[in-house]
Amino acid sequence: MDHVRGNSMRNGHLHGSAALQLQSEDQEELEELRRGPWTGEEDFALNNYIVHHGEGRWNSLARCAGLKRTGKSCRLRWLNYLRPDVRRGNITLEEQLMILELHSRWGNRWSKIAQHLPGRTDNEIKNYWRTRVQKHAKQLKCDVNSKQFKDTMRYLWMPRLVERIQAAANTTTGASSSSTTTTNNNSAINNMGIASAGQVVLPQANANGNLGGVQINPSFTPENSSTGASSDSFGRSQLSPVSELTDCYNYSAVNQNQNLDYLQPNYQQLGSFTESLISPSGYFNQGLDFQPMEQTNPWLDGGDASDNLWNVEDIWFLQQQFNNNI
DNA sequence: AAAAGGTGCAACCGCCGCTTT
DNA sequence: GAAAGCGGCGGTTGCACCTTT
Repeated sequence: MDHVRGNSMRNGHLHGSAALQLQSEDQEELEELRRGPWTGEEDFALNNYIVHHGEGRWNSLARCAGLKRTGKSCRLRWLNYLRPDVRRGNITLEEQLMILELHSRWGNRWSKIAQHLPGRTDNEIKNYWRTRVQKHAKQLKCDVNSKQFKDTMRYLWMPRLVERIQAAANTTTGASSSSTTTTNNNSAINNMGIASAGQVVLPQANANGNLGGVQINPSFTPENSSTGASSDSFGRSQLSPVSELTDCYNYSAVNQNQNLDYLQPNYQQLGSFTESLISPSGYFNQGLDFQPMEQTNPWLDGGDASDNLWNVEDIWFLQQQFNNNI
């Protein structure tokens, strides 16, 4: 019955008393609409309907499923919660790295970023950014969109994530004697996290450097193809690490059917990139001396993967850097 | 033990662009 | 071509839970 009335109400060309009556009914229906947290019964009804009828027009779906919810609300509930392939739980290190990298490229394009993190929703990524990343910016007393903070992400946070991913991979391979023989300790990085459950899964390159029809072009990046090297807020110039990182991804799609936005990792370069990040002669020693901090507070301090990337001395050090550059 | 403050997350809101009528 | 409907997106809010005082 509701859907019949709903169809009538969508007729916007009625006049006179009939229109007034429908407006009144419309108001009643609006008032009947449920809001707030979903109940188990509602979840069941929505899930059951979609299982049998598939997704469709959400407004009519809501009515046909007997839900007193807006179509938008149903869509959101399905996409962010009920969908069978939706993944919940902690954002992995690999996913964090991916989010930072993609956000540095696209900004707050959450849905676009989410497309590259299977099972993660734009809402979840947005929440992660707002709660975790912006919290760190707040700790540093700088704007999350400021160049200083972006440089901090590039030069400290992301390399640290890479290092921790690598350390975790080494621990895993070391602990598992039955695992496949691995000659490259960076295998987890090279594969962008295929070593354990719940991580970013990207296509692997074959021996010829092909990624499912996409030819790897080690030298091409958006950075080196358009803009030149620039100095960062730490006063260093050239060879931006983010370029090194983004060198790990290839945008050059030979096949025109390829989605050009899709990040294609160049695993060989990613491996060498991570090598340089943790090497004593590697990135951290190129113009910035992080040794004192590392001696007293090793990067790998264990604990929760998401929040221990920073500590008091990091923040103090970074604030000094920021002050020197103001 | 209780109050206050902080955090994380689910859900809503408003805008925009595309499609349908 | 105009108006209405609809879906998608990013921003924001409300609340439950956790931690600190």
